[in-house]
Amino acid sequence: MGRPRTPSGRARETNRRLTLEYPDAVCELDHGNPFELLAATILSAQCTDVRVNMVTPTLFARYPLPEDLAQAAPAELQEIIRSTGFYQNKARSLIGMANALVDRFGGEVPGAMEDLVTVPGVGRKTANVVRSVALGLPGLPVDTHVGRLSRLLGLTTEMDPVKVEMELNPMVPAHERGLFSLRLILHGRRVCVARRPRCEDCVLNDFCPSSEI
DNA sequence: ATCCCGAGGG
DNA sequence: CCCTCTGGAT
Repeated sequence: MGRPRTPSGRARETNRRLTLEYPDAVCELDHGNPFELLAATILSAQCTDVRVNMVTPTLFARYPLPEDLAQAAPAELQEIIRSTGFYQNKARSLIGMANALVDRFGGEVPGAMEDLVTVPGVGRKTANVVRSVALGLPGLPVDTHVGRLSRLLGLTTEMDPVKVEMELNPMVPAHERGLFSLRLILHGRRVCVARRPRCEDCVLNDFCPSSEI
């Protein structure tokens, strides 16, 4: 299946600044709306971006604001999000999340990690997506492809997501934290995949110790 | 068959 | 540490 491909982006590294340049990104959400991004990120667990994008228009038409989602009937919400998988957990998380925003954060998405992780359905990875993409704060969504990220960093035994975040964070230009996070996610999902890494599409071959090119 | 854009719970 | 929850992709 050797298919020659034109690399679809490039990478440069200057001092400690790393820039990933892929052509663009896929999430059709309004990234300036933290509530929508948070809900979509909860939905995205173990699920492709394409499928999340199929349900979000209906979801936000039905529940435009945290106040609306907080009062959703579980069965109706489950029906809307069913195709994203884990739909019972996700429906419970979404309703709990909305209630938390309304009850404890004035209907807004909090920016502090300590606050975010107290919100139902929000772990460190989801919190970092929201922080970087919606709020422009430091934060890297280090998920299950952390092992492959460790490969990129030249780390052999270090698989701790927090350590990886600490190593990568200073390399991300402040003005493109959100973009970097989205591209990092896409890179783990579409290029540096577990089984058969698509090194021919990867922009990091020049300094990836595991490059097959 | 196996892995995933996770998080909560035992 | 382990397990569960779901559907889809490979």
